[in-house]
Amino acid sequence: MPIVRIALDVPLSTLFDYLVGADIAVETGQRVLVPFGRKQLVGIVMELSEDSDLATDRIKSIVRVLEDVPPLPAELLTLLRFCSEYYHHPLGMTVMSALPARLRAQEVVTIKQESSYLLSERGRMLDLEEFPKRRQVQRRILQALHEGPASETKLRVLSSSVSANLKVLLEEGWVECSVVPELAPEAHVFNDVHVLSEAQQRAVDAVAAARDYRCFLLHGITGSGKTEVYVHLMQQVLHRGGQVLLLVPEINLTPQLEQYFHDRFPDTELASLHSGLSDGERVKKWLRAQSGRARIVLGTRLAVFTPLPRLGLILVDEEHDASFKQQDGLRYSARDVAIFRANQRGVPIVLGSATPSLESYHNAQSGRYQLLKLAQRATEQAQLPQVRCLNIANTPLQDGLSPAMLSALELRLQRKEQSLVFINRRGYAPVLMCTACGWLSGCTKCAGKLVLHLKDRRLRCHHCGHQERVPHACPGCGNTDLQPVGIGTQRVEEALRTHFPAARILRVDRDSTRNKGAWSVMRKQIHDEEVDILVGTQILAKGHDFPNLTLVGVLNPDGALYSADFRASEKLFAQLAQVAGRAGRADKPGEVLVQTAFPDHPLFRALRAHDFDTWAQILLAERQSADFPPFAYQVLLSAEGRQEQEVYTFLQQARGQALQLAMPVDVYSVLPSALPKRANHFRAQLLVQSDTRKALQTFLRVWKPLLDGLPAQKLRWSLDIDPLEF
DNA sequence: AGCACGCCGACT
DNA sequence: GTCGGCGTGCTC
Repeated sequence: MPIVRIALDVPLSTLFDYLVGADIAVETGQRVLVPFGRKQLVGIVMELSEDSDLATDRIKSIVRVLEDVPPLPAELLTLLRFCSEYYHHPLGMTVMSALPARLRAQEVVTIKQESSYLLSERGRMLDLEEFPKRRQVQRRILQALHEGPASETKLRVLSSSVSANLKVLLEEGWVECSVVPELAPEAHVFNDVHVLSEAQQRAVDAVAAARDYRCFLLHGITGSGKTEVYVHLMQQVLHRGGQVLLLVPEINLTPQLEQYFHDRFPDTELASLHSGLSDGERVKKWLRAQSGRARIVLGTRLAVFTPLPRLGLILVDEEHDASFKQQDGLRYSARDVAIFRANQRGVPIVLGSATPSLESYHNAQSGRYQLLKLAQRATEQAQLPQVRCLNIANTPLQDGLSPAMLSALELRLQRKEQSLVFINRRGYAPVLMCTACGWLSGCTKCAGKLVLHLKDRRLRCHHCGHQERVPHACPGCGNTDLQPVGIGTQRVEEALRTHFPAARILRVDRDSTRNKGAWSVMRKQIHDEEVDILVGTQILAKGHDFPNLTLVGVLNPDGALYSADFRASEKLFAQLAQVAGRAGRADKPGEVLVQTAFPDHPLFRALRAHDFDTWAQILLAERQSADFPPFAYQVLLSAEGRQEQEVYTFLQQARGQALQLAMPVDVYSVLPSALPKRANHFRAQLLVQSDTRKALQTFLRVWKPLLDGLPAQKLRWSLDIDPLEF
């Protein structure tokens, strides 16, 4: 009796057996509609079987097979199975969460054949000089179509408003539409515009020589030309007929990268899978990748699950970036899954970074990964910025700014160069304090403090979104003298405006870039040199180069030096190195000024010397002596609930079970989370670690079922394997 | 997760 | 006498 075993999006670790009529052909990887409880669900066929452990009368029949899209390849199902086991997340949920929304929905997926556009008779007769100059996008479209027919997808690179402009051109009869599909070119034009440096060429050759799985760590300082190495590696894979997967962090950098690769490989189909995509576009690109037509797949972490039948190379850019780790649901690390995938497929993978994660760095040192170094800036004679520390231990600050910082800013204003003031805290001040009784503005729902936002005179919680009006008097003692304590971007912006009334100052943080498109408008303003001083958070650290930016000022990074989070200083170095990389490109030398009370801290010594290696050695030694990752493997059990007692009882029981197992793991004590209360929920956690991945996994396979059996009605708990945040 | 069934309190 | 609270248990 033919049985299919189906993955469904329900929080149960099992697959579900269904009967399938002998006349229906079913394959693994297909989408099926099945009855489940009293409703119907879409699932994926994971296995075919001849029998079931269940009594025959309890097995229902599938409703139908959805044959709208080709089945998922077995290789992807294996990858998802691995993720489910490694991250201890229910298989059905793992499978379904990796799919584009359209493939999870019950509706039949219809991909309309993309029509291609070509010039009409009228369009061909047109002399472009006579076409209105102001209709720029339309002019560009006409120009592109002059070269031959093109699909809307291909035209989209010209502008974000291509659809609307195409419509106008169609209506006015310049352009017509044809359903004849464009031919997918097999020949790949490669615009080889840069000569590689010796180090770049060595890196390219090393990866190109790898014929099966090999993990490379490409350690290249900012501006050393990592992207150019990627391009040349891509070229080789494309030339052999392969597909390339490029994973990038969760930042709005994808459009620029997409354009870059499009310029270099103008005939090659590229599918970019970023967060701004509609469901329809996403599934379309996914299917283009699955069919092998999209040869370059560029995307954020979820793109690691894209089916790629011709996969020949995986690239992970900025591999140290924490956004590769999903923080809820299936808590996977896209970088680690990518490594598994490269191994599974037998293809090389390149992890690129200027400041590699200690995990990857350690693996490169031990020889598990092959280290490729780009130690020089590639472009022209561009030199590294000079990094200096401003010792503020005994310096009075004015709204967080030291006199030396202010005069450095003054100097740039005189020279008509741009400056960036970096401070990792948005709002006006991180807390409001009563001068009489010491009352602090705390969030009623969280353990955190309410941040003062002066612009709209509100106190905001950055953890739960709660906000209230700024009180006129202290709620504790009635005193009306409430003082902002500490500094945020708004306060620095205000102080700079007072100090430099003539300067054009732009604040760039989550608050000022909230509106769609705001950040790209700002980016343009900066590029067009309509801004003198930029004030902002880490959003400014990543991203585009601003050629006229010659000064980066870092305001108060010291908090991370002695933080409870053992990764805080690793993150700080990466962040400062990244933001320092913004200063001085091309012909103008850059300067980085860091205000700190601890200028002799090894982090700043290394930063000044542009010496990541020494810094990494220091951190690795610390981690080794403290028995922290990468010398230990961790799992974090977190729980949260309205009743504090229940949260702790659950975790204590979980701890008891873990200890009773007496396995080779270290079980720590139950501790409050970094934020012990959020949105009225108490949060606590239990850390378990082991010297080997294997021992930790063996432990988890026994412990997880015990956790599932613990009473936990009113609380939510989760396991985070290889956690990054606590 | 849903969505049932199931057994005790205040209501037309 | 019912409507409804959310505790417990199941879903192939």
